[in-house]
Amino acid sequence: MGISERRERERERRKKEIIDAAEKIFFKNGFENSSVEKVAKKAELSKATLYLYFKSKEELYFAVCQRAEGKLYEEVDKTIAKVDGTFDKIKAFLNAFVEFQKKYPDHFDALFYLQTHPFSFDPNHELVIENRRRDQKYLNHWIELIEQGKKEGLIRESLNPIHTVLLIWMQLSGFLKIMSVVQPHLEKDLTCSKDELLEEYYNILFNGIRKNKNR
Amino acid sequence: MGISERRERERERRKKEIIDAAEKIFFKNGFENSSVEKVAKKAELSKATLYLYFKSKEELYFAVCQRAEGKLYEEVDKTIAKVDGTFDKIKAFLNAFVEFQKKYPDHFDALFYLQTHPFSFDPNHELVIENRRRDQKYLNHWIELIEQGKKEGLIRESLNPIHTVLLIWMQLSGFLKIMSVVQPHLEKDLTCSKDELLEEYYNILFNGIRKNKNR
DNA sequence: CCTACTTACTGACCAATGGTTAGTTTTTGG
DNA sequence: CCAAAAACTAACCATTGGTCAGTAAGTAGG
Repeated sequence: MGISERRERERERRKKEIIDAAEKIFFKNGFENSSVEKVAKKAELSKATLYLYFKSKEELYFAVCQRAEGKLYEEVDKTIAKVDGTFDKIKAFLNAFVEFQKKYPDHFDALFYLQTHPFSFDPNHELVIENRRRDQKYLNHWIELIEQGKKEGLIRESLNPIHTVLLIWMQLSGFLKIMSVVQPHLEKDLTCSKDELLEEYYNILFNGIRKNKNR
Repeated sequence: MGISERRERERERRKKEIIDAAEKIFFKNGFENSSVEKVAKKAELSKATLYLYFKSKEELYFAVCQRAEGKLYEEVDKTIAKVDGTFDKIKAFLNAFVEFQKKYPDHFDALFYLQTHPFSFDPNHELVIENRRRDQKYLNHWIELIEQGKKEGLIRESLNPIHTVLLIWMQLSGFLKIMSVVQPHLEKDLTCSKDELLEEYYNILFNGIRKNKNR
């Protein structure tokens, strides 16, 4: 049956078009200040039609975020590939994260919003499972990197790779997000730039995980 | 004029009653899922009356958060007071932060929400100015502590006290918030507890800022 | 006690929201 | 050509943040 396949393709295309529209609306106004109606207008559909493709505003948002996360991973991979050496790769990972926020602040904010707001998703939902699998895959990738660093004697033995990776992810996300909000005020009142803070962050972190070569 | 003073007192009392009601509603449902109408109901007033005391939902939320921040600072002061020694005081500061979230998760969430959502407040508003002054006071307090640590040879010379304090605050906030959201999933899928992660955090941080005593 | 004024308060309203439903139009398969 | 199915929508619903005209209860001066 070629027809039902074509229908399925068209349905996917429509879905993609809706996500395209949703991206623009959500990225511009954030989740709370975006309306399904506006997304529908942008997609040149009625609101009711959107609800045939996504069963809630939250689910639509999730789809947008999933795409954004793909972009993040892509960015990270690209940056990592340019670099050799375990420690440099870890540094590149942090850099990629920072650069991602700089290049796509809206994507970053969307991901952070999703992360810090306990949306009530069905944990068995197709998209949620797929997302979890992808996250797990990336996490393992990073854990191996830390393990490698330990083997090479670059990183303190006492560190647990999983803990370390999770920690860096949460820390850095929080730092970047809060920084993006307070940056203007910080630069004015405390003459303290983001780059200076980032440098201090790197300093402390790398000093904290690096093995002290009996120095 | 005793009468106008009494009126002023009554007005302040009413305002406090409204904040009391708002606390309950906001803490239970968060900012977005709370309605001014519900707060009004809880305060046994009409919605229109609330708007005589607070000119927007955001301003009302800010008042609630300001009170929560007072509670946080109180908690921190109390914990610090019990401890001697610069390094132990810094540890106690982190502990107090962690304990605050554990004891008052709703207060913590409210403060984090305020911090990470760029509400458009009038920077000249009475409450905003008062808040800024208080924050500044506390910041200076912590900066002095770090300076002291440097003088005593406990903390690396190269660290900038302002940067370090701001960094710890942003890092830790982000970590605690994200942790609170992902905790259930983390414990189930990665058998990784909050306390373990916290320990790793302390490890890395203190290793990162402590002076290496030519070891 | 009476009148003019201020203050505290409210019901009714507005436009916009997320979500639903009943129904219409278009496409498909026989 | 026709019936079933799929895509789509207008109209509706309850709730939202915020406003406004108007009421009721003091207060001040005479």
